[in-house]
Amino acid sequence: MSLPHAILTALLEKPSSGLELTRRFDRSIGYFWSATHQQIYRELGKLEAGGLIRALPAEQPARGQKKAYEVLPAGRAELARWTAAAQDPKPLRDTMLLRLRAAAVVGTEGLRADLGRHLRLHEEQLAEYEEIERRDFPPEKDGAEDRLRHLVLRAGIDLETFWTRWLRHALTELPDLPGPSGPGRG
Amino acid sequence: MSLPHAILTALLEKPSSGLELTRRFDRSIGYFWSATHQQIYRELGKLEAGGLIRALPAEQPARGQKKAYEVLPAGRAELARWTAAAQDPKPLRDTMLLRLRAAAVVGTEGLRADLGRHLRLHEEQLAEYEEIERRDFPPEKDGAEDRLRHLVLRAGIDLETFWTRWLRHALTELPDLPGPSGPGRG
DNA sequence: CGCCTCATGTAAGTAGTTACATGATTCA
DNA sequence: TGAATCATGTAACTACTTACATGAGGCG
Repeated sequence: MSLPHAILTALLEKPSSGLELTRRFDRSIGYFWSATHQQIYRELGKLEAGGLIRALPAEQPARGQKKAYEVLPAGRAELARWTAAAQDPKPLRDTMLLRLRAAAVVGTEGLRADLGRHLRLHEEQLAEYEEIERRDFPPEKDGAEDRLRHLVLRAGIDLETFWTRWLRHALTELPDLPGPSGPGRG
Repeated sequence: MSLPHAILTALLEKPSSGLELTRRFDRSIGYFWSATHQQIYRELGKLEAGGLIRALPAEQPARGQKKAYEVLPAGRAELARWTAAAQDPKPLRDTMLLRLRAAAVVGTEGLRADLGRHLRLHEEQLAEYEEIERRDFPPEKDGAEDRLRHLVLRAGIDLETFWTRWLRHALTELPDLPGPSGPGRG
């Protein structure tokens, strides 16, 4: 039940249409809660039906027309309630770790290439986050204003830093261990 | 499509019944790919129907009877194929980061307590991982055998270390910033 | 027998993904 | 006018979650 609250947050930051939301999810909020446009349109419909947001009455709401939404007081209250409510952290779920564990049984053949590819992808993501930090949070003007947003960005930077380090380490460990179906046998 | 492969890995490590798998998911594989017993039983049925595993013909397979499964050659081949195939990393999806971003808009009221609770939970998980490392991977007998499994455990340890550090940092940043609905206003 | 636990399941609902449909606008 | 793109949506499917059902065996 996080997508509606992600949308409420985005709409409070700036009233938007479905497509604008989709683009903003690609850029900023989607860095830690991604969503496709199909999810967003469906959820906008539910939020409107539930009285948490409303369409800004600009033009006729025909198909193919831009339709912008804003958050109603009930929506802001719901977001505040959800933000403060206790929620258990989700257990880790990571396919690459699972594949490594599987490779311990069926062999590491082919896995090395994808580890290298993941390393490159995480390096790119890290570079993107660091660029955002340089642009939006330069050391001289670290006002209290955006401290929370900076905190969230730091989590992204530190997580990508972890992955790049861990993947590099994994690549040094891997070649010595071809495993049962590796070149040592086949 | 990871659950069937998680189950194949677990069954290759040791043939098991549904309940035994459920328990092992709670302990070890579930640390990075959790699953409930409902998911596991359903998936066991599919894997058996697909000819990737088979029930060990011990007793009559009546309801309420233990039923153990083992992996067939086709299952091992499928797991090897999946492990080696390229897969894109899933984008980060974290509710706490979303809540912090929301708190920047609707205020941090109530969030602080749950940050502290999450810190405790992550500290506990970290302690559990470190205990496993002491028990299963002592420095003196670091044979090449279990290096991959150790690598996976290190990822868990480093990730929990990251979260505890980040949450402590977040707690130092939070009280200065009650936000629009915090004590500064209400 | 009645109750508890073990063990295996079924059913219904929610969330997310993938593929496709349709109207409006722009531009050659 | 036809093609490309913008913008909003529908439909079908897969994965996961939550709640409940059922049989077997042990115990007082």
